[in-house]
Amino acid sequence: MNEAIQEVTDGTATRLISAGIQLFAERGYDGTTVRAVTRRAGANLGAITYHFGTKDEFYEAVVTEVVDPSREFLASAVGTEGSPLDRIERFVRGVFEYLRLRPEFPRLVMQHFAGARPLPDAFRRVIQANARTLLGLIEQGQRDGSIRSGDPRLMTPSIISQPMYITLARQIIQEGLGIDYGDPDAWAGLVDAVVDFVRAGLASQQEGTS
Amino acid sequence: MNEAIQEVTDGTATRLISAGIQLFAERGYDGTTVRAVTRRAGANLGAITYHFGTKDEFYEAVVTEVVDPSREFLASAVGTEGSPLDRIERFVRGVFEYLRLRPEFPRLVMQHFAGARPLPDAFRRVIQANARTLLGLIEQGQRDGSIRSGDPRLMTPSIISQPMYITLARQIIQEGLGIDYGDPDAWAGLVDAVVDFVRAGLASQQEGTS
DNA sequence: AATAATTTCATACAAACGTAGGAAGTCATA
DNA sequence: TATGACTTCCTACGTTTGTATGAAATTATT
Repeated sequence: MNEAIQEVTDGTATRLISAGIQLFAERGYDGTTVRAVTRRAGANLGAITYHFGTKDEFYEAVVTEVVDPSREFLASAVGTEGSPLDRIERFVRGVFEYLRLRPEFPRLVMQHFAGARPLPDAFRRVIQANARTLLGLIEQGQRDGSIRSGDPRLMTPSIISQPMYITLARQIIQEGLGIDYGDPDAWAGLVDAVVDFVRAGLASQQEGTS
Repeated sequence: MNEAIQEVTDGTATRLISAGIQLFAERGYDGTTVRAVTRRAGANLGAITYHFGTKDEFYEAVVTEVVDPSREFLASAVGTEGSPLDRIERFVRGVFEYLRLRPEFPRLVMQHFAGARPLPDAFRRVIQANARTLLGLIEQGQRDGSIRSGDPRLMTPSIISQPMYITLARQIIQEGLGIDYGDPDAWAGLVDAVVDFVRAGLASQQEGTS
């Protein structure tokens, strides 16, 4: 069977990847056993060895599956039209939306940030590509006067940190602040609040925040 | 020997805690073995069982040691004098400073956020206490007109997220943006940038950002 | 229908894991 | 110095880990 086709069928390899995405995100690399993955995928213990070789190679495949779609998603969210601040707003909303659809993404990334395990290149590429996008938009806004002065390199982490952290800290934010992420209105309010904060944090004095 | 005194001597138990802080932060709970901890502490394999009982109980002791000093540290950083925005600035700088001194703190917290392992109560208490501090300052600033309108509960995550994420994402920020955290000037610039961003994000229109 | 390629399955193995238990050692109190 | 409490050390145990192997089953090709 052709390997490229196999990827999109829901054969054993695909079911293994799905199970791996869930389990690695929930329990981390060391907390996830090949036995747990194969069991959840309804496959035999030897399935990972056969289809992917080692646990490490399997993990790489899982990461690729999680990371790959994000670039196109965010690029189309940002678009090419509109003012820099508007496009930054769409960037922030796009990140929130992607993380909502794929909550495993920030979990896997943060497992690498938190631990010492090196970040896979797939993650590195996506994160840096998005940082550059943001950087370009900030510089553009500074040129046209809509964004306040300041080193744009130092502004991008402030922006990216918010959707990442807020998505991850879901549980404690729910408990501590009484915000129900499950409620669409509450979620929209949270996203809007971040957008407002980012716009206010970037805008030059004469500009409004919305 | 009295247990309360034992805590502050650099006996075996203390060396085990120090080794545990490092290793749990670097490798996570599952990635850290009692053999690795006892080896790094220069202790015998049985030392954890003897002093703490199980690996889980030992982990709780490690977390307590990391979390405990943070409350006092931050409370004194915020102080009781000054305008709400000034105290929020000192809060942000205090968080950055604590995370710089104890990089294990955000790592351990994020390992829980990222994974499914429940957050120890010690962490929960500290995080919620700080969120309430911030909440109170924002409300105060809204009352005296120095902080813009908006739900203050939704503003606190935007603030806390920045030092947490930026501390953790150190490596990729260094690579991607060419900022050397080791250079004191670069570090100070990064902290100042976040402070500027937070002040700008919170301030009401008529107020300046610094 | 027969052969070849692919995939699944059961089983095995060495290594590493957390924990237990008793012997050996150390230390303070008398 | 002798007694008792505390701490360290060594060894061992039952599990669980990732991976390998070869037979069975399935699927594709001729």
